[in-house]
Amino acid sequence: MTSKNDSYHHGNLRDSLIDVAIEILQAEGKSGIKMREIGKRIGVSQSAAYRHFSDKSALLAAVATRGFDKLTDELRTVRNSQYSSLVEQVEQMGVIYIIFAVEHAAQYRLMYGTEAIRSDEYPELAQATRNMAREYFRMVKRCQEAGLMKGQSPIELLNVMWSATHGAAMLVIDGFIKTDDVEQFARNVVNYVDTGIRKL
Amino acid sequence: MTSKNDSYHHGNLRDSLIDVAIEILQAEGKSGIKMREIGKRIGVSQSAAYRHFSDKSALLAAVATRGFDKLTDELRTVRNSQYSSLVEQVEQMGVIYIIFAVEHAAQYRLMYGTEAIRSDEYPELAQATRNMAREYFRMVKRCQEAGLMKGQSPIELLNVMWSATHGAAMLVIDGFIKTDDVEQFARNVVNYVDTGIRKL
DNA sequence: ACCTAATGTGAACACTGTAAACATACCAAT
DNA sequence: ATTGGTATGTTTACAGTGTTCACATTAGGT
Repeated sequence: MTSKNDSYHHGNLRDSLIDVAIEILQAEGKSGIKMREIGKRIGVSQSAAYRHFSDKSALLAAVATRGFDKLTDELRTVRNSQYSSLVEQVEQMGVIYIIFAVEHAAQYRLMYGTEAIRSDEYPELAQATRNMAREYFRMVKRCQEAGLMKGQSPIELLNVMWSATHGAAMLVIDGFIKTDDVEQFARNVVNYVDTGIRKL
Repeated sequence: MTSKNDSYHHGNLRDSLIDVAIEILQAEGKSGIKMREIGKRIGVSQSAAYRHFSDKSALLAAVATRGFDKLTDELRTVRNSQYSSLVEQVEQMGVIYIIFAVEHAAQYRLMYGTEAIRSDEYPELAQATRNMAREYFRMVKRCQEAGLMKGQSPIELLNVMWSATHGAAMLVIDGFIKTDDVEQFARNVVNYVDTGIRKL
């Protein structure tokens, strides 16, 4: 990865910038991401990045976008894999969501760290976010249409599931909730919440 | 507030620093908090703050601590006010939690923004966090002891409620979930979750 | 082969956190 | 009341970081 001819032009700098930013993010957290450092690692000047991103924020937005895309992929695997029941599928989706967040803690935090980013300024990020939410949404909607769940609108139920999984993820990531078995914890939370929104 | 003799010594600088930081936080968000700006507003030099806080982080930790203390107070009001049923009390607590977060959005974000702060370095912050969680915890525990709720340990249930309310708060604060009636939204989320953890 | 736009460089600027040396005022002990 | 020590505040300066600007190099179409 991060292919580098030693020619004057890099060839694929934009992607490399994002790659390296993610690397640093996972290794050192957001505070480790510095324009100079990124440039140095790629072997390019500190200001080269500004040919591809107007801002550091714009670069971070791209990193967040990547994150949402990846998360969307992971959620999709649940929809495709035929789990036994719809309800099991929703729960599995919630579990996968939390596990993803914990395994990509710094990036996940960045994805939801809107203070620095402001998604309205970054349409691609907004789109990636919507795609992710939609994946989650479809799952809930299918359950509701199958008569398995309460509520008027599926959005209402989505919000409940999303809140619970996002909250659980954040609290674990930031050390407010400690657990040595994330999957078990996730399964537990998701199951309780699911019970709350399901018709019994 | 922020009493200021124009004598050389301020008299209550430490508290003033925190006050002003919170003011800025609410008006402009975290990025508006700058040591120079805080000093300027109080009428003191940029480095005066370093007599009271080792770091900018330490100041932010104090701001977060204040936040948790205030939130704890709000949660306590629920315990004292005699709501009709225990279950209604838990739900009310969740609603208040979310409303507090939304009304103090920037500060709430800071409270949970561990990346910058790292609570192990700030025992007072850690204590304030524990106090808040304990308030929440007691409520759930009382319900469980009254035979109203499922689960082995009340901690398990606390984590579910906490995850859901924290998640809901964050998603609203950061604009991922849009609603024009926060209280209604909060009540809805809390109710679903509560249903999930309750014996019916 | 040439021209233009895209891409990368180097130096410099502004902003911000922070340290160091110095100044002032409060307080306790005499 | 005097005085010395400590807490508190100031000034100056430095270092790190994002960003801009003028310039250099190259890719790619004509």
